[in-house]
Order: sequence, then C-alpha cells, then structure tokens
Amino acid sequence: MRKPDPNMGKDRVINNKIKLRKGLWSPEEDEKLMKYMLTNGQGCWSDIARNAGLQRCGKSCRLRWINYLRPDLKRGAFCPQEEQLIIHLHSILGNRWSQIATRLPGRTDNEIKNFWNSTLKKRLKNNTCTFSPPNNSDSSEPRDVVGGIFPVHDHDMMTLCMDSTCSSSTSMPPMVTGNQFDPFPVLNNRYDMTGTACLFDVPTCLTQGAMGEAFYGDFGILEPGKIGLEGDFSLPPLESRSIEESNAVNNSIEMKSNNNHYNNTCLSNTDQSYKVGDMFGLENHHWQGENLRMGEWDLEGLMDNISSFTFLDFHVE
DNA sequence: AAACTTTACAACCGCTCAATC
DNA sequence: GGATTGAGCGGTTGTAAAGTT
Repeated sequence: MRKPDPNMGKDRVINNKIKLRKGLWSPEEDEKLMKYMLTNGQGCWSDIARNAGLQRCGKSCRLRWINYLRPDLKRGAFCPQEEQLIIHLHSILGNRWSQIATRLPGRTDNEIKNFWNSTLKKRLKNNTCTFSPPNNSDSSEPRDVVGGIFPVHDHDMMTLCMDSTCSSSTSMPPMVTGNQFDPFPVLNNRYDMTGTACLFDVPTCLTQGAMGEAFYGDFGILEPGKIGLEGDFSLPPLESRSIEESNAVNNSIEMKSNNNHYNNTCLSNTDQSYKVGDMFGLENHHWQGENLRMGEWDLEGLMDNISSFTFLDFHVE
C-alpha cells in the first residue's frame, strides 16, 4: 500500500549507535525477516532482530511478522461471512481484537481492528435506524438493520433502535412488549459506551430474533439452550477485561432480581459492580433468586456457538 | 489537472502482565 | 519483594492511494 520512505529505511548512526529503523518495512527487510523466521523459527524477538541483520527493534519485527509476513495469513478483503462473524464476536467480546482474531483463521488482530474501525463501525453508524419514541412510533416504518445490528445515532445513545423483526417477535422479552419501550436500553446494549455503533447483546438478539427469523443471516441461529442458558438473558459488558479477569471479578458482579424495576442502569466500564434489574422476569435457574455470578454465564459455551458459522472450517478453542 | 478530502491500513506507542534475576 | 525484560494487547497516528470537487 504505502511505499517505504526512501530515507526512512536508512540506517542512521547517532552517538556511535546504529539507530533502529522505524516506519515502513522495505522488501529487503521483509525478506530478511521472513528467511530468518522460516529457518530458525520464533524465539526472542530482540535476538531475531539482531540475528536477522535488521536494524529494527524486536517489537517491530514481531509486529511485522504477525501482521504481515506470517505464511498462514489470509490477506485480502473480508468476505461477508467474516464480516458477520466479526460483528458477532465483537458484540460478545468487545474490543478484544486478539481474541476475535483467534476465531478468524488467517486474520490478525490488527487487521480486524482496522477493518472494524475503518469500515464496519462506519457502516453500522450509517445504518442509523429511524426509531421513533413509543408515543408516536410507527411500527410500519422501515428500520435499517444489518445482520442483527442496530446502530444508533451518536446523539441518541440511549435510544434503542428496534428491528421490526424483533418487535414482532412473540417471544419478546419485557424490554419491548408491543409499544412498550425499554426505558433503559443500555442494559441490553452491551457495546459502545463511547457513542458509535450500538449492538445488542447477542443473547438479547437471540431472545428477540432467534425464535423467529435467524439473526445471523445464513449462518443459522444461536440457540440459548446450546449456550448453556435456557431462556432470556443478557451479558454484562466485557470491555477492558479479559475473560479470566472477568471471572476473577465474579464476586463483584451482582445481578439481582427485582421484579418491578429496571433499577440501576449504571454500566460504567470502570465500575465492575453491576446490579441489573430483572430485565426479563426470568424464571430460569440462571436468574432465579440470588445473585448471578459472572462465571455462571457460559461465555465459552457462547463462543462454542461460533461453530454454527459453518463457513469456517475451524473449531473454537 | 490540481487541490483537497476521505479511506484503508501499516506501524508505532504506551500500557499491562508474566517470567526471570 | 523489587527491578528488569520481553511478549502481547489495544489505541492511535501517519500516510499512500483513491475519490471528489
């Protein structure tokens, strides 16, 4: 894409030290690194940089290898199926690009991140729906929906956009019942506290859409039963925490049942203690009675369902 | 055709975490 | 237990290429 800066790659000697090169990699550097990696394999990156005769820091070599030179990289445009999968995974995992990348063979976290930021995010944003407030809502009005994604305007973060598919579902959770509008949609919008695209929780989507039409186009639907849950549910945000970390903070996460109030809607990313009102009047064992701990929701099980994206011949770890 | 704007993505930066000393 | 080092991650930047005016 970009041509290497003719001056950028030149070694510069400052204070008798060869200054490490920065910027775009030249084909020669690529060749050196590639050759070295193929003959010696991966090791200490700073050693690799030195031994391969590159005036690059190990970090730079690592990045170049991982994001560009690795032989198993797919490269090229993302196919629609991959797009869908990214959207799906992002709705579950948030900005955990590396985790998303592990589920997209041949794609790197950087690639996916760039694709998301430059293309998908914008596309979702542009597909702003035309949701009207409950009082004057027009259910016949078409809604812009792309593959189960319900973008919102930046200025309207708290406005939940409903797909007619969802709103016509007979298995509608209390969030939307007929013209009833969830006053606290953010609880069901696991993504984007910063105001770009806004996605439903995948499980929420499922509860709304899976019973009727498939939410994920040709890839089939994710059935709550398959992901270790028997009914409606929602996921707390995962941003800025690994799954392991999330499990570690199990005890700080309270999801208390409270039949008549959607109380406490604070989902600040920095506040890991969420009290979630009884969004759905659930009776399944995950929601009954006492606190639901985060570890009880089966993220791995959820991720297992990626296997329903049959276009990919891989299995989720 | 030139100037300007937008898009796409490679690469860098800063941070965290884990291993080692 | 603290310091150091390396790996890895996510956010951000820089810029070539493409598109538009």
